[in-house]
Amino acid sequence: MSDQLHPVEITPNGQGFLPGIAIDAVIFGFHQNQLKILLLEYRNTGLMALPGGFILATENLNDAARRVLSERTGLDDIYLEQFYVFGDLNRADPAPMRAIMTAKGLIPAEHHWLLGRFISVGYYALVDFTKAVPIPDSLSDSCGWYDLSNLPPLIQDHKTIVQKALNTLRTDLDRKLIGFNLLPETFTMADLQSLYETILDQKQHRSGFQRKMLSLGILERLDKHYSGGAHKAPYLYRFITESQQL
Amino acid sequence: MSDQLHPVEITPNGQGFLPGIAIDAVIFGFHQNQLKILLLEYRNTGLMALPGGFILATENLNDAARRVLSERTGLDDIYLEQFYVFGDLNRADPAPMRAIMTAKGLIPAEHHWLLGRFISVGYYALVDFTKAVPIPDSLSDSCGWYDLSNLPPLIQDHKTIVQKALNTLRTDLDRKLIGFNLLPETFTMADLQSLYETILDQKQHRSGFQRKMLSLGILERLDKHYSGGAHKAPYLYRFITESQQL
DNA sequence: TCAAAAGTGTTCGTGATACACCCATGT
DNA sequence: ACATGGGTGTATCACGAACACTTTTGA
Repeated sequence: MSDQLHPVEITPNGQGFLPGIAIDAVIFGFHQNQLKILLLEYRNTGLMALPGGFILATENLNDAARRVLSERTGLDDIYLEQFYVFGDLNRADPAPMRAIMTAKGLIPAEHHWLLGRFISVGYYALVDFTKAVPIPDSLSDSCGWYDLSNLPPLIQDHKTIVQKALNTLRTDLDRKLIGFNLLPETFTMADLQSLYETILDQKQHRSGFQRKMLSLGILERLDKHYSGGAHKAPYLYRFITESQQL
Repeated sequence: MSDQLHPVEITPNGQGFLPGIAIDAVIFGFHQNQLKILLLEYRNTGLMALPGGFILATENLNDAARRVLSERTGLDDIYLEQFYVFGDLNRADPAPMRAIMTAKGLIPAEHHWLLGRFISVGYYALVDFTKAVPIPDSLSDSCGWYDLSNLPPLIQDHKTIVQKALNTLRTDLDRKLIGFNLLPETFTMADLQSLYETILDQKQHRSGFQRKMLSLGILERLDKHYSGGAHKAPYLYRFITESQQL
């Protein structure tokens, strides 16, 4: 497990990390019928970027991704998936990082390790918006949720990375039954449908959607949820995890 | 495009390559109703491994993979797909590489760059068996096809890599219509069905399979193929590529 | 009692499955 | 002619889409 009490700090010369390899994380959350991702902001530069990190020489690649996730959200046991490796030459643009370091009061050497070429392994993660607590990293000043439909400009090729992550999420959504990772413990069928509609960006047929989900046999129906609305109260559902199915 | 006249040679100290990153390629072929992959053999060691390579500092990651493919098969324009990054600590086992280098007459230094930890980007490729010409790399003595159903022991975690590649191929097969890359220019419906049955490891229903394939609208029917068998001659088909569909 | 939302029933069309039948071909 | 493999027609079934109807709730 990752050690949140002692988050991994970036070293001045990159010692302790694998050289030339990085991780970029597209962390999805869902709130108020909007799909959101976590972004870092670098003060005085106006630059925004995906959360990321480097791999310790003593660390598995996937564990490094889990550590980054944990450090940015405070959550463990997050749904996490590799989706692509970004390794084009033209993605190496030292200008943003130089600006960030300068704004931080650091004077970057011409060939500082953070300014060189990086191969970046893209991960996407699905988290419960209500539980995640965004935490900036040591180079950034804020970490927060941004609507996927209204993203600010991002540094380097991070826009491309987000797009590819979203595409992967869309194709994985039905096949892997992962949507539930984006919802709280209990939710209504309307919540679930809204989530699917938002991710896939297309309306689902209400009755068909309900039947399809229930026919999967992975939802447990709980008590009704009285919202105070002038209408029939919906059931709450809970996702049956594999450990519960035993 | 990759330059086959001057294949990239491994440098003594790894100069010119990105450190700590490698490519492993699972190159699929199909012949005589068998799914095969390309393997390298290192003489005097009995060790066998997947084709692989390193990324030039001046080269895109995907181009490096295409270069490896081209160097091992003599083919360009190969169907190629990233499928996973292998980055566990325990995959670093210097023993096989040390044995290979020793057998080659090289005396590997204790911390030779080839013996350290590598993050490996897994690619799978689909090639026309009848066109590929297996070519060993500078460290190996032979390069050839091996039945997937009867693989020899492989070094390190290469068995795992093959398994993951096959799983990815299976899930991608229908979704991306990539099976045709494994067949010659023209083929019979029986050939195609045999390919699908071999990859998916399950029988397909003859008439249903034919209708499904034809309904995709991506097959062009050509002349009949007289095999000399005492039965009706099957049609030959050709896959309609996107450029032809315009 | 009414409107809005939730749950369920019913019909319809599509596509896969399974089976049957006919066609072509060389022995 | 006939055995063998190839192509196509047809009945059946499962499943999703679309629509309708009923139920529940608070104003």
